[in-house]
Amino acid sequence: MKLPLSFYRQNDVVEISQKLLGKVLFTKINNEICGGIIVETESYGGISDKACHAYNGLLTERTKPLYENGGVSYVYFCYGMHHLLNIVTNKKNIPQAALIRAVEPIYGIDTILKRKNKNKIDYTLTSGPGALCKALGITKKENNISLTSSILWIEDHNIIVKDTEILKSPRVGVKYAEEDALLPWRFRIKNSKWTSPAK
DNA sequence: GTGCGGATGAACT
DNA sequence: GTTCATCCGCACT
Repeated sequence: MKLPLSFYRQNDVVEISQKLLGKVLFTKINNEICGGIIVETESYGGISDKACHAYNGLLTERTKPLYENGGVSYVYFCYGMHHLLNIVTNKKNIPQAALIRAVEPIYGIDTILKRKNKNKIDYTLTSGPGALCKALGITKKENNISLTSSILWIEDHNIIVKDTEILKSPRVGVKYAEEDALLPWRFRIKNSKWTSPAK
């Protein structure tokens, strides 16, 4: 079943990011359903987090979805060629989000392979925030969409991820964030082959 | 209007 | 480990 909006509207993005591990992310784009188990996330902690786009209360056309009530998507474009998917959490006007960094593909493999121009499964398909968006067909059209919609949603398949199976480490690619770059806010499922490489 | 750098991935050596 | 593809958003003027 789909996660209820109350799941996203809890007030601790770090806790939500860890609870998202083992949940199943689905997209229905061009009438093709794809899905995968979330195996890696990162937390972005709002106006006091220097790595967060909403640091210091920055509110622009791009960052608007972060300020929505939890349970919507925040998709943005980076490096001129990659889309990155975030799950907005917490209440309205509290801009916190969980970045989905990697999934294990389980549904719509044919569509994923077609989008990536591959003919067999390998670990590069969905390991990395840009890679998984391409695999699942996520673009800016999927920005600011409710996770209760029939385009983009997350289900609970009763996959249990114990706290001891969660690997915690500093976030990737945010060293400009000074002391906040050291926060252990990257969460991976230990022993999953589908997480992005350690750096 | 212009300039600059980024929450990256993939294909190289 | 290195390199490059390649462009939007933001902070200026």
